[in-house]
Amino acid sequence: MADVARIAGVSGQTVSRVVNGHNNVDEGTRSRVLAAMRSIGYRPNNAARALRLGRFGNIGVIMFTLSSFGNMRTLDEIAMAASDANYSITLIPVRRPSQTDVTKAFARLNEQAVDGVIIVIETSLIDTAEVHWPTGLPVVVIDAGADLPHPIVDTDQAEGARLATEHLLELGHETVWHVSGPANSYSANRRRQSWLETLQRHGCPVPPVIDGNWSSDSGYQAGLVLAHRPGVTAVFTANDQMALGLLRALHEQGRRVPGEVSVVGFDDMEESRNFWPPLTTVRQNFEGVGRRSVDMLIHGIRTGQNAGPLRASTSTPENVLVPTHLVFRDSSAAPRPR
Amino acid sequence: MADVARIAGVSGQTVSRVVNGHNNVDEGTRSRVLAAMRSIGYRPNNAARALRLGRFGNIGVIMFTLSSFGNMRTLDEIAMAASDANYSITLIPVRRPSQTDVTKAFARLNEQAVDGVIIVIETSLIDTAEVHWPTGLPVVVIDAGADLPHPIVDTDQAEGARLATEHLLELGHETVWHVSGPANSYSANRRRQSWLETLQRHGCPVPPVIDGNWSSDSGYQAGLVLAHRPGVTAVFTANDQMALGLLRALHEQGRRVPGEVSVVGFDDMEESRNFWPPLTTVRQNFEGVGRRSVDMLIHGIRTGQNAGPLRASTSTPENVLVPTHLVFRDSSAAPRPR
DNA sequence: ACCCGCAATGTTTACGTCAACATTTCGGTC
DNA sequence: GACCGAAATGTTGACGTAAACATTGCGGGT
Repeated sequence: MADVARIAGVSGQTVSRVVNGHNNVDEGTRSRVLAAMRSIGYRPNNAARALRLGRFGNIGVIMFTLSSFGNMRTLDEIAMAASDANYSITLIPVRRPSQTDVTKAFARLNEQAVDGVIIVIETSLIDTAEVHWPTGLPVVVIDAGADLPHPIVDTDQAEGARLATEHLLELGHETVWHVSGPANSYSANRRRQSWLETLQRHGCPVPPVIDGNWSSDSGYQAGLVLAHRPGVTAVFTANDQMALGLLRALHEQGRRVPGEVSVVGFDDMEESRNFWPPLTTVRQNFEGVGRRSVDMLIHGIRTGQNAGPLRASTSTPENVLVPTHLVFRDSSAAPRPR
Repeated sequence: MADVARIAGVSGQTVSRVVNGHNNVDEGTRSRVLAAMRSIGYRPNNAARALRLGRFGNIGVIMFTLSSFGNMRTLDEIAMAASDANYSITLIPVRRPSQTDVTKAFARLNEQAVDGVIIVIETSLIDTAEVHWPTGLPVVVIDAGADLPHPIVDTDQAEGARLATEHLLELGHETVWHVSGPANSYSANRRRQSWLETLQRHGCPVPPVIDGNWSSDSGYQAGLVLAHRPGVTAVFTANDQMALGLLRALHEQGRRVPGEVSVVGFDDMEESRNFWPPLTTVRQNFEGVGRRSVDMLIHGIRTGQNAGPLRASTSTPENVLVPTHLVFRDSSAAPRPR
């Protein structure tokens, strides 16, 4: 900056004013400064700026590897929303859902230049005893149960699972089978529980849960189990990827979908409408989740929430549930006479 | 830090030594300092550190929205590799593939606290005249043509397309149809060109290209076009998502796969093996691409490559092509007698 | 002619950290 | 007991920026 100032024949402060777009700079001076900047390829030093301003304009995101469709969409929307608010995103990946990896990620987070944090990992893996929660930073959690001293933004998992289950029941099925997500996932548990409650509320028999792990492979395995099980006419899978695998298994075993078995997924990934058959599914509003979480975090940053060391947020965090809706497609098209 | 020093009864420098794990600190002092740090929830100020050290430990990644499977996998691996090398990742999203959005992203990049940059967008969209390339920063480009003054890391697109095409020809098909990616994509063009050259080399007729845009929807549209076209017995789609849509269209139109039509994709996304039928495809080594690009970038950072303002790298950049291989599955299982 | 007020610009200083150098402490050696 | 060397710790200053305050210059009102 000093070089720029010298070349343009002004003080450093004036350069600073030009860089930051202050308007009380003479037009001639401004262009002289801009020319000087270009001539030496000046880049403002963000570290010095952050040091001076006391903020980084940066949000940290802790997230599992992006292999899951939902995580990816969420990250994408967070990045967009943050970018719109003039924040950048620092991604802190967690390789495996192990306690040590999560602990490591939090440690790394603590030495990052971030103004706030969005956490998108299964909170069941966060051993509060072991993990160093970032101190003095606002935090927003996505996809989590309650009882955290931080605001939570999440899809309304329970509503979605209910919509899926009731949709299948309304088609006339006796009951609905469920292929669940992994046991350590909050959203998987929430969907499973809501499916179960919905069946009970409608007085339907509750079949055993088939355990999956989000992957299409696990859906395929579940499909092999269910294909020849008597009475399996409707299956709700906890995400679309498992539905894909399930569909393959059913095709392979010669079961017609939706003729003999109706299938409903969860997520509405872009591909779902081109599954064979196109998949009825619960559409998550990823954009809504991403945007709301960034909004809440930035609000926390602005109001200095959680800014003091070790002081929990004073008021109960206001949590947000983002609604879902059912997208009806061929995989559950054939009504069954009751 | 001053507070910690006061509480622990030491100087700030000693606190710094403890924080940075220097070993010439008395054990008792160290624990006293650590206790003081915990007691007030001290976080080192990364901005000040970066200012002092002259580096940020941070890599910027410019990338289109993550909706494409390949981008997501690449980002994931970049994040992992960077994390292993003790760098964090700042994600700069580009909403749409428009010149203005790209220009904006580069502008944003220029005010980021990054030591280097990895660019993962279609370089055809980078209007060199308009965009401000980051000055004085090492840059690595993924998925690009040549003639950039930066190292390039990429999947060997040509080899992959050749493998796919030759595989289909070896099955006895007269020729191979192609559903391509969008025209502004380097990798799409590379794959299309290699498909064409392979057909020519084998003396096969070259059918017209069906234009797609990576999305499964465009694959579906292509499938509707191809389903009843005479002579269509083998299709190579430029990615797996389009193959999914193509499969749906073929099923819908009553064409058997692989009985009547063989299909091969590109990417090998995790779901491909659970398509119906499971998809023969070209597996990209995303981990390799991510890791190599981060390696090269960090090397550039260490050696101060491109560090001077406006000075292009002196030597020709060493580009890297990461090999692919064909994953054989049912969608191209049925050999056709020649 | 004088003064006021405002716009443009300059000067000073502090942000938090760590390298470099300076100082202290202490066990061991002759 | 004087001295040495190494380990532990302290002191100083600089990194690049922008807020706060200071100064300059100039047009317009009286």
